[in-house]
Amino acid sequence: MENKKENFSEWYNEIVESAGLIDKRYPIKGMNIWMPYGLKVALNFDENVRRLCDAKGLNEVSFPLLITRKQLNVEFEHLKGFEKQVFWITKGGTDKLDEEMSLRPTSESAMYPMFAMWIRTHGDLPLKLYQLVSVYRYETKHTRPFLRDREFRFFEAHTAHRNYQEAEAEIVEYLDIWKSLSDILCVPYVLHRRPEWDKFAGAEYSNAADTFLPSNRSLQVATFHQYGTNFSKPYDITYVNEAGEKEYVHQTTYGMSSRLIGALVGIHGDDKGLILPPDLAPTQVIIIPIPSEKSDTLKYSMNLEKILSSKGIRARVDSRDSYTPGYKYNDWEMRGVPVRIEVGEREVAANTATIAMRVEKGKKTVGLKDLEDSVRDSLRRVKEIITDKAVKQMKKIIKEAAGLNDLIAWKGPSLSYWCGLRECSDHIEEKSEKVCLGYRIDVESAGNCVVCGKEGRLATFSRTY
RNA sequence: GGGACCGUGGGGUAGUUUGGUAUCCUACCAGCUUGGGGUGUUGGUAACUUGAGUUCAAAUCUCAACGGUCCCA
Repeated sequence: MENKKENFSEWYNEIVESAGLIDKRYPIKGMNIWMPYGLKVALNFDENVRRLCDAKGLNEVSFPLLITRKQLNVEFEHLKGFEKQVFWITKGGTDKLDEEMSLRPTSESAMYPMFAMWIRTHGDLPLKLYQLVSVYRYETKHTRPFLRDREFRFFEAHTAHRNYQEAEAEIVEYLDIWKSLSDILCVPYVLHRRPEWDKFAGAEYSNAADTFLPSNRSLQVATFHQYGTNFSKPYDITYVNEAGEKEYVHQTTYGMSSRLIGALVGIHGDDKGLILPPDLAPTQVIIIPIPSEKSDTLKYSMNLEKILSSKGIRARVDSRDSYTPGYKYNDWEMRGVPVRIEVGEREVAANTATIAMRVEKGKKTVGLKDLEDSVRDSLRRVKEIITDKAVKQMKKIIKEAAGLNDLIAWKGPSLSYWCGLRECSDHIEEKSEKVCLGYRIDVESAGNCVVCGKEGRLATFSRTY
């Protein structure tokens, strides 16, 4: 396998395929096949998303994939943000379509004409919906599995509220959900307020969670947008308030994508392969029977699987006959299974199981009555260890730069004071190839802009994916 | 948008300069062997991106298309 530290890009390309997440040989650029193992990781994540969203009163919906030109063309700046990356359907069978249809790049223009029909009075608000669907963007630059695809899995929540304050409160709720998800992913992040010119097209403001890969580039993993009435005006989404007056709704959105899978791979993996967070691993515990003439290790393994499964732990026996135990250890390490149990004649004779973790050397042998507790403890430990490692790694990557020279010298992300002016961040971009991710919104700060010296706040500058 | 490099079994490659039987590893299939960290062995399946051109003869040379990777704006 490629060395992660020396050649992250090649290591990444190799691991996504060899770990069984995807097959990228499909003949369309930027469109890959989700293999069963990779899809299961994504579906486990989706399950958590649904659980957390439902608990916050968001309701799942599913809108059609196609959006008419008329829907998309509602004329305001939102369109401009996407016009160069939309896939268009121009023919039906052999006939040219009267009205061309696009593959959704995101669903504002699909949903909001419907919102206008559904929302009548203040009693219809808040309207809180989300969907988990595939979206399409015609990328012309080079694509990368998960990080930049032409088709990717997308979560989008869309809400409508009576006023700005209630919309703001929703964004706080989003953050709760995101915190829980980042805990499940074991992916650390920092929150930014995107600069004016980089906010989502049509948004009043955009907040984003960014993480950092070992390539020293940042990766946007979640976005939280305040739309105000910027969309409700062109789409005419109004309600009648308590006083009988017509008002525009205030809207928010929350977006995440299968980039998160890329983040998992890039952040946790090592030269042996993937390391999956226990909450998302399709198989949390792989049980390897070591063939023996003295005892039926396979039968014993099956029994362990049964015990653990009955406790809600995703355990599986690798009963493949044509591979040696050593091969299987490596194979499942490549796939990132957090915990392994070995069953040989010694374990069978003594009624024990030998447990090994993906992230630490050493094994321990426990009696069957301690099996569940030990496995749970190991899963917890794996989660702790990879989270700690990821947090430390991120802290190491982001360097505070007191002056412009520092900022330029370090190729990775820098933290500096910035006045908010585009001229200053453009200057930085020119000298360092790093773009401004925006002000940090998770820390209070005040200091002098690293370029012009005027009053500013802490901002992150980084090369991005 | 501009430039560079590259397309050989499923994956990774040698061969291309100097045109002539396509190499090795891995994977896969069958068998025996082995099994507590990628067993060993025998046999087998399987490839020159596409099209046109030059030539007795093209993976190799020429042109074009398509695909991929990287760099620069």
